[in-house]
Amino acid sequence: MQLFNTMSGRIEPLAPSDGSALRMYACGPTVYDYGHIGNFRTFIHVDVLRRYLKQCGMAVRHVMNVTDVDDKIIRNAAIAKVGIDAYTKKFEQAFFEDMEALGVERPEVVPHATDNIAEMVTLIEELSAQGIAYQADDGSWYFRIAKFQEYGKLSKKDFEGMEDGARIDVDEYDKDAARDFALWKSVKTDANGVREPAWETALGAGRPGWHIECSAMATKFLGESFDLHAGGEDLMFPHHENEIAQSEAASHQTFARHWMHVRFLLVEGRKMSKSEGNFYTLRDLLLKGHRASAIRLLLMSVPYRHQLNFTFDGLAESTHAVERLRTFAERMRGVFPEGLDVELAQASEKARAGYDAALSNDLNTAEAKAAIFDLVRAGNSAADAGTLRAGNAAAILEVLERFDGVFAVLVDRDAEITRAALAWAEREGRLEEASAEVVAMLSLTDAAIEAMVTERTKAKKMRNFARADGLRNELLAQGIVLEDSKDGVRWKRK
RNA sequence: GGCGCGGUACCCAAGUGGUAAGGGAGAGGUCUGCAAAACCUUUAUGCGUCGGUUCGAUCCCGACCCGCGCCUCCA
Repeated sequence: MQLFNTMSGRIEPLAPSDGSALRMYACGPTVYDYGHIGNFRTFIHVDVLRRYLKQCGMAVRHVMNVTDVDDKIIRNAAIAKVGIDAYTKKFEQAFFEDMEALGVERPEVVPHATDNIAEMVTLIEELSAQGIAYQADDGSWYFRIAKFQEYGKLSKKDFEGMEDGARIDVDEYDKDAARDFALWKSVKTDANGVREPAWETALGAGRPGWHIECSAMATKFLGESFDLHAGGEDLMFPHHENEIAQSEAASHQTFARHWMHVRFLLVEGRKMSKSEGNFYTLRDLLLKGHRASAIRLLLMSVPYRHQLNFTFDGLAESTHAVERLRTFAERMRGVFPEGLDVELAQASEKARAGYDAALSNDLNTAEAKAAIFDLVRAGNSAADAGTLRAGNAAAILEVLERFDGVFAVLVDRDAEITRAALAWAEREGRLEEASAEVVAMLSLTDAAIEAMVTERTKAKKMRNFARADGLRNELLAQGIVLEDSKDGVRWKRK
């Protein structure tokens, strides 16, 4: 498997250096609010990577942190008048519910920043012993960038020509140099005299800086040197650069050998932001009737190194694509004459090979998807022509299963996921954000739908088409589509 | 200002030094009680613009135009 490495700027082989499991660290969420689709694009692409590695027979040890203390959390918790524990717990739970809804596998290790304060303190002490960390007058600890010659090697920034203070008000801090970043923030008291959450440590009372937690936790769970570090492109600088500085200055070893960065998504051609009015959480979309599976497919269809332009046209397109794949998979599960059509067997092998070639080549999800759709057409054509044999159907299902091992959209959990989102909205008093169609569509239970379908089939048998069509239209009005076939009636939610 | 990415049909989007994957949408057709699904046909002499290299460029080089990202919290 070949993957682009931000550090070298080249596509390079990715393999476990210890010969057993690939050790990877991915920056996780800061749990201060509900996750938006941009967040999930990154997590989905990391999921694509880990799923494909496993499919290639590689064991994976994937660590993803949860940042459960930072400025926003402290501020928001104070506003909500709850402790930061209670505050973050709610959003962390929501985050993992969303990940589950989007089919993102849970990493092997999910450490919390607040559970690893001791490790961070030890790391800062080590840096201090080497004269790289220093304490400023306010009690906070900073990293002295001048002591780390390779600073900027990941983001390819040359700080020689940059003047301190160009963008930062130097006087605002007690740092020795403007670019020096905080390792440990000494405890402060806000305008109302309320003391911030703080840990009493050898460094003084305070809380960790953002960057140190990833260095400490990655090292704790993966060692001082590991295979891959991933995250959103915005984290490249300063976050990942700072992680490298802290870790390598302390250990004198290469922190991560391979760096993967997922590019941002745009919404309708513009950067997603609350002020643009184009900011969407997963829950926003689910309540509007968009399906989790279609959102996953859309977010992963454009390869991770390309910007993705998220549009509602694109989402509708993905909805149809998922539907077509599911319809095809179901068709292949049908009964066919024994035997094997050689030409079609070659087509399914070609699709499998195309799928693997695409993903092996820097995770080209668009090409992998195209290979599978070639197979969909070939399989459907053969089934229509009557040349498809049981052996072909089995082979095709095998290819589809491999495809779905990474894409994970074939199993239909959409109604269940949307129901859960509605239940959440109800609990939160946000039900008015849901579209009327969604509420209507899910108000019918599967059993109720099936009863109506049976009744229509009866009417149809008696050639009472007026009655049959009436029932079909009634269901359609509630978002249920019927399809007649030789093998009976299928129904699905629109 | 510095660093980086991209401009491919109606829309989304792969890709390659030898003449354009895939998906969606539209149109026509097959099938069907009617629909739906599925399939077939069809939609870029063309890949931002202008030069250059080459037997040949969308793909390489240069300039320019446009869009976007990072440089500050941010996936």
